Amino acid sequence: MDLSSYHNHYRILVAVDCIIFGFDGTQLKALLIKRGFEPEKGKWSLMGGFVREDEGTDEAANRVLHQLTGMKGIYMEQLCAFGDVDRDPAGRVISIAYFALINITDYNKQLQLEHEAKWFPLSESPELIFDHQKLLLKAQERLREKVACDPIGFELLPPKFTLPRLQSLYEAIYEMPFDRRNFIKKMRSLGVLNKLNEKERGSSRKGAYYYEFNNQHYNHVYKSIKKFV
Amino acid sequence: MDLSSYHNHYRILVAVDCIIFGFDGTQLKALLIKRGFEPEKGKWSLMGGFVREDEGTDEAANRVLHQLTGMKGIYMEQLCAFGDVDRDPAGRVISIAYFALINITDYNKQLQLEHEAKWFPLSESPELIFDHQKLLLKAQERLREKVACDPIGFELLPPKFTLPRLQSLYEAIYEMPFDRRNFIKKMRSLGVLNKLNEKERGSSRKGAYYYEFNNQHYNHVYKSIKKFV
DNA sequence: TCAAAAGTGTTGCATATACACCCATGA
DNA sequence: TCATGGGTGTATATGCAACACTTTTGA
Repeated sequence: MDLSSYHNHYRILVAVDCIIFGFDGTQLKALLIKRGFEPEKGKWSLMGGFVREDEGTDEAANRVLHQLTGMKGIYMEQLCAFGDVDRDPAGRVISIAYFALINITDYNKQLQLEHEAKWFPLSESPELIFDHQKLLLKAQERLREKVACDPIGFELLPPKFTLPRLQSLYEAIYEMPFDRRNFIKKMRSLGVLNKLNEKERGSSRKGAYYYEFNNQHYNHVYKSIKKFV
Repeated sequence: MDLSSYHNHYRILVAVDCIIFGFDGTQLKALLIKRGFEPEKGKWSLMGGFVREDEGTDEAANRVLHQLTGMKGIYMEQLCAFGDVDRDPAGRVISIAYFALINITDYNKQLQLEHEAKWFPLSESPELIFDHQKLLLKAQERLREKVACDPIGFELLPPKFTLPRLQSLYEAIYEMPFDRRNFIKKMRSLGVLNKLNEKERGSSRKGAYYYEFNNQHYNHVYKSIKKFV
């Protein structure tokens, strides 16, 4: 292994920061933590950590997510790298941002307490350290783009969900109302819904059927090559 | 400046690698170099360089692009970060990939010689070092997505171009033929074409009018929020 | 006069949008 | 019985895809 041409170069701290999205049935939220170390200790922040010698950046992001939520096998995607010189006033740190979609009811409350983590509706997020506000906004934007092409919204729901819940989720993501009939029509055309023979009780008089997500017969037409003409 | 909580962490070499696209009138090409240092010296590679202490990653990418082409103010966009542990066998290096669109007739030939750079049609690219093939493919994919939503293809053309040339470009990007009439119709609807009172002579009997790109009245309807329903 | 590329419109089809009524149930 | 939310279909408009002939001019 020849490092001769490398070893004179400047090395940089590389962090991963996770934008963790959840949906409580009404609002789209992000999980933020109170930073436990200097600088900016005690301020609100995305969950992050430094990339270690023996792990890839994807692994690092998964580790960080696991540290906070106790969850594995979560939908996660790289957003992009943020590498401005002065983004962290305490030193040169490049951050690689990831966003994750989790079922909000499904994570470890104990870990949440330890990290002083809290779910914030996106419209009411507190002031964040460094450029984390920028990362959060960019993640939200990317989520919208992504959800328009791929059926990934389901990652934010429990395994069984109703159509009204599903619609609320999409309305929360896009911050706009959709027509019920058109929404369902489009959703069904994707071919990813399994209707169950069971109704949700309590939330309404009539009760809404449960569905589950099934990407076995996902209609890839929708995913297929975005072309110009 | 308190570095106390940072200084024990592992620091990593961060490189930027540029996927430089050009269009010669027929084919979409990428500018590749013969690597001038170990490891893998003499093999084909993307143009890259290490991020320095005093520069952001965007700046680094622009510097690297300038080193090879002599060009500034070029369209460039971050692709994503590649951070697998073993992507570079000679050491831990994280690469942040950028792609650039340049007017192929417009760069410094002298620098090209010094770097032993060569334009390769994407379908005939040589074996590349490390994971550079992956970066190149991903850049091509991203270019297609991007071109479908934003009028950035013009960055690959000279200031004056004809409609047939423009169509050839899009056909090269998507590797499929388009219908002339539909293509022009769509292109005009973007509102970014200025017809000039001058014809290109020589390439055909009839001659084709020159156009120039003008995003003053770009119809942002096309860019506007991709929503689900 | 002919060959080769440039330029231009219309029609059918598919998809998206807009919209209103009935159903089931618990209180 | 009524108030609340759940469920469904149709008619219109819009955008997309398919398609063929005329024009210009250099050889």
